[in-house]
Amino acid sequence: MPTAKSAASTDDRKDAAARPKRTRGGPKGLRITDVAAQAGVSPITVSRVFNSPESVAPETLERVRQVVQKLGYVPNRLAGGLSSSRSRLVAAIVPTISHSLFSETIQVFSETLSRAGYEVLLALSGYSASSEESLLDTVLSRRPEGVLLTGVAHTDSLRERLANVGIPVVETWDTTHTPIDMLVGFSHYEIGAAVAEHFLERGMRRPALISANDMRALARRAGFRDRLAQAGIEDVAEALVAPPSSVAVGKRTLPELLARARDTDAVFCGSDLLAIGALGAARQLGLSVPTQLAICGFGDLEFATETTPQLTTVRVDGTRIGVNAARFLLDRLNGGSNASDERRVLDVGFTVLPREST
Amino acid sequence: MPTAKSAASTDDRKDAAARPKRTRGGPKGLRITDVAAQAGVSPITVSRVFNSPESVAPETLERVRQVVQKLGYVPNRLAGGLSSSRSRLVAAIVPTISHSLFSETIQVFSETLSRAGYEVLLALSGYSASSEESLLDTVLSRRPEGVLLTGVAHTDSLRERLANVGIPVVETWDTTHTPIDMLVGFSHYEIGAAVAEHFLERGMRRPALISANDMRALARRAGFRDRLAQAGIEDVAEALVAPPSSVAVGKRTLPELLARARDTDAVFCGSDLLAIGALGAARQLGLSVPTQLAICGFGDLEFATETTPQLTTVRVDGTRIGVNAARFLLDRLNGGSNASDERRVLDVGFTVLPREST
DNA sequence: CTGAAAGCGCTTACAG
DNA sequence: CTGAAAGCGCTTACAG
Repeated sequence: MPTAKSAASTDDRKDAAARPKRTRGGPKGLRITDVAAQAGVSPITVSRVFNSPESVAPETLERVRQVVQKLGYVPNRLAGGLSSSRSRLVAAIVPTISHSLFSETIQVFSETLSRAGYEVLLALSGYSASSEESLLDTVLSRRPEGVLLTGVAHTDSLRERLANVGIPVVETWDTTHTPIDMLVGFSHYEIGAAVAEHFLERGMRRPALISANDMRALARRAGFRDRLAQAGIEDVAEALVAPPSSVAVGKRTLPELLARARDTDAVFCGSDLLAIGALGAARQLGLSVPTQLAICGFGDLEFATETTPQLTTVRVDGTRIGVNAARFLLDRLNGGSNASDERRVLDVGFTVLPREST
Repeated sequence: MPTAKSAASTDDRKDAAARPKRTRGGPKGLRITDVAAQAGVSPITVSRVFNSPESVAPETLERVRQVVQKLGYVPNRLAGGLSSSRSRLVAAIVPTISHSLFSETIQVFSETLSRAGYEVLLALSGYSASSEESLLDTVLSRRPEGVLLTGVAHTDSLRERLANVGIPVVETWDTTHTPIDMLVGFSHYEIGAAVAEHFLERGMRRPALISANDMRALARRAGFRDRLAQAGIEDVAEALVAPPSSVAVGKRTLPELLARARDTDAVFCGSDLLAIGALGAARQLGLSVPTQLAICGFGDLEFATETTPQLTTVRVDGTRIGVNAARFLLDRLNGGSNASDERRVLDVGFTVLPREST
């Protein structure tokens, strides 16, 4: 006797003989025609049950759904996507999701899209533009209906290819006057300037910088240096480190930097992890933070507020970026294509969270 | 004059007229036949250039590649996958990637698979088993060639469905004697027991617990309580909190717990974030850690070592899990299906990182 | 090393 | 509300 476990193979075995002979491979699983046959309808009707149930008679709907349930049928979206030109896939190209704020963005981006019936194809590019470009081809081969990109520094050939494909694109985590399509981000340059401002207001005269050398960190650096230059401070000691940044890197870089610039009274670090490392090093050097040496990070990791109240940081809302990036794409996907001229840009801003000398 | 930007539309416009009329949609982009025509070969040869270049004559290869480059052709993997029954997709079902160690696992899992020509379909399930099950159907509709699952607590119907599909499956981040297929993880029960052991060795007699109520946290709790029971400690104060856990939750839960169990001398927290919150609360209550109150977390977040040296924690290697999960799947995918009886299980273990009283 | 034919499992557009 | 026909863009299996 068939057990509950073999529900799919009780009385539909006879169909096997009725199937047209396949020239390729063995039986690969259930097809829409199997469901149609059992339910006594045409394949088109089964298709409608999944894609436009409101256009199917209630009894038919119910009957087909029962067969689907009983057989355990799962539609093949490779076939569906090919046929309809709707992959229901959205690609996200991000440098990394580990130890980073991007993971929050991807989390909510994915949640928002999945509620709307899309799935996310995740592509991790590291921090190189060339790698991003070759990833794009891989990703485009799945025919995604939209793409999330990190940053705004892309090769011309990537921009061009994306334009040719004609799908909605959101750039995130940065800002520019010439987005490819849509954008949800903030200005790294302004962040650098704001941190410089913050240091200046508190009377610091010898600010230094520990930064990764990726595009966005370099934009923050530029804002930082420009604002300082306006205040007449031209020589800013700096240490550029390769991503990914970490506590360890911050810890060993600060002493190096201070050796070169002994009178440093403030350091802007490219990330909270670097800042935490710098703080540890400062402690070992007997420097009190922020009194003798102010340290500012970037990212506002949750734990930092609790564990390192001496650090200033810059808060950025990765969640808001993810939600809005998803919404922008969905608006375009649902809204019809005549909206394609309506570029959308959202600046989510940032907040400098200062620490007062205790 | 056509500029460089319109390379794809210089001299291949004439083909448009030669195309068979489509009954559906407009021209959707380049097809393999467009490349074939330009290169003067059959579509099959173009297909081979992508899928088995070694079987194509060098000159043919070169010629086709130039046309591909010039036209900017990207193969349609929806079609390719449908035709070949190889989607080149692997699905990963994870509760969350934000603020979590899972993000590391997914990072390296994705990197490893992408080097082997696979892409990752990311599905976020939250912490509910029913949500995991419905996600599975969504994911299976893409016909992935393998699946990564988080944990070992799955519904029967999910296990059965996966068995029917017959693709390789790796369960991760936990362990069991009855894996669905393959497994890379460690024992949460043993971790709980080890932490209890750690507390007992240091003479703690009133250990308590702050834990999330998800399956894995509950397994740690069981190990913790069982080991304590062996030592004659039966009544263990505990506070169960809903995921996701956070610093804030830890901070407000500890005082609550201590109000109920005043003589508590040690707390095992379900995560480092909870532990950091508990540490903050202890500080506010004027309790010295670890002298008056020992606190143990879980996860060994990188910053914790630097910023909260008073905390004990349990280190788990999420990276190793990701790499090996990917390898297990790839071995099965490449190794042929007769290896399907060879179950593979890897226990990556864990380390309790104690803090001595300072 | 290369190709003509058939098929992968769906959906569109049309008709009723 | 339902269905027969044609097609989506590839690849398999066979032949040469």
